Amino acid sequence: MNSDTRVRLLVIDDEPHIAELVATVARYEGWNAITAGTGTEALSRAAEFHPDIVVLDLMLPDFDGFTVLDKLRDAGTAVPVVFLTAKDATADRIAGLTRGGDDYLVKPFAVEELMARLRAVLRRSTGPAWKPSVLEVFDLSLNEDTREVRRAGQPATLTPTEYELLRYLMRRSPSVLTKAQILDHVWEYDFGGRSNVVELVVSHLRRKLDSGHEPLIHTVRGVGYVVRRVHR
Amino acid sequence: MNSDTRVRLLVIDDEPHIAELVATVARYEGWNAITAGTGTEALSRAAEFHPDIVVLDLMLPDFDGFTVLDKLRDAGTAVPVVFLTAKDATADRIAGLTRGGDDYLVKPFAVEELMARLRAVLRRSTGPAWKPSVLEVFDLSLNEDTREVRRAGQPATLTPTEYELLRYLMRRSPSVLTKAQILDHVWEYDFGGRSNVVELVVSHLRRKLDSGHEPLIHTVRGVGYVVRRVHR
DNA sequence: GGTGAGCTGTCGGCTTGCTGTCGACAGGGA
DNA sequence: TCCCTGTCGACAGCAAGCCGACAGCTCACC
Repeated sequence: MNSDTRVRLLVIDDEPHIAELVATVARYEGWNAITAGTGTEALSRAAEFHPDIVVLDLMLPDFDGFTVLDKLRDAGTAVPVVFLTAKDATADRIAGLTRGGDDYLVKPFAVEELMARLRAVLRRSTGPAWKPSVLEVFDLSLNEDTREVRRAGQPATLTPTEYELLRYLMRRSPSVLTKAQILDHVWEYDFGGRSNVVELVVSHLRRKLDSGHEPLIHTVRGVGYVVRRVHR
Repeated sequence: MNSDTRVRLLVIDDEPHIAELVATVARYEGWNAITAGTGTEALSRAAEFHPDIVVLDLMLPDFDGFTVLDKLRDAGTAVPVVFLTAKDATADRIAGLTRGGDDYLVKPFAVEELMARLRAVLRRSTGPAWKPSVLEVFDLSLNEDTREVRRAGQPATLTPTEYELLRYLMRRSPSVLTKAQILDHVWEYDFGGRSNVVELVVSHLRRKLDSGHEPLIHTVRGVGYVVRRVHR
């Protein structure tokens, strides 16, 4: 009965906003995502849903995330887990969480960052041979493991923000993305400044990647940006 | 039906965390790993799984590790075993047991250390002719058997931590690794300190290996470190 | 056992360079 | 043409990373 091949994701967070945010983005990627707001609910949903991967907030109203993890593991499942934790959380308790296939992220995070980690963990946990994941648009390539970005074979050095923004644009290429979408995915979800940061970073990317070549980063006036070949 | 060429690993430990930790890291390496929490379970799983190598905790709820080992041997299997033992355990009893390809490790261990031993044991036990395993990145080489590290032919003297950290970076080269990943693989799994140890050791490695040469150890600001050639 | 050497981890000051704001200017569209 | 949107240089604040100094610990050697 489980012929559905979509990735099954369970998001456990007591803040419905956050849980739904993550679930929505995952569904947009074609995943099958459900949410739970408490540890108890999480365990019962996990039991029948059999997720491929779990996003787990460490702060839950009933019992803490580690307990949930223990119970998940006790139930015999080896499902990989990506933890969410508050900024000031006792960092030492997190020690050791990235070991194995698991990973963690500090709130507030950027959704694209979370999705990237989920994909990475999944890639590791499913199957032995894992191939490097490389995004390509014409002669522009981005390797998600080595973070290497090349234009026509020439390596480019990008800052973290530039890298994230480019990855998001390439991943969604050839779709046009609004500045709001970009802001919401690449910046932390509580980022306040509604300035021209996006434009600024795009201009840096252009200088580093498009100058001297056929432009691949295009402005769609009044709408947003897109990475693709030709078209005007 | 056993056309799968992956290494088959059986991890026997009553602490699910530890067993899963080891299994997950092994799977990440492309191995086929299963776990068992008791001696009885271990024997039945071994009987049908036919592991190539076994990780065995000496402290089990039903009977002790030595008994498990005896029964494994009685069953006619010569499978190599790597023991796990608590800090204060009688190391000498183990010493006598590590005949043939066997080995042991004291808890808490660093995962990379365990993986290195498993690989070494495997290499020894499979066939007589075993070639030394040497990691190379440009003119930097690391011999996992002799622990010899050379830069441009010149031998370098590394401390144990420096060696482990370098090996992990080289093994995963050219991927970029976060400080958290490095900490979780190279340090013991219960290491609490979230300090700047990684940066410190990297700075030592740089002084010993990169000074006066084309740098191979690179900082990826906001992300982590990587060992590879060129790029900036 | 006692002693010393070397390794490991902490602290803190300094440096580097990334990020976001501002503002002047350019260019497209009606 | 004129306005509005987008471009991009300059700059300041600040976080990340680097590394010297030191202290505790382990372990080898006597």
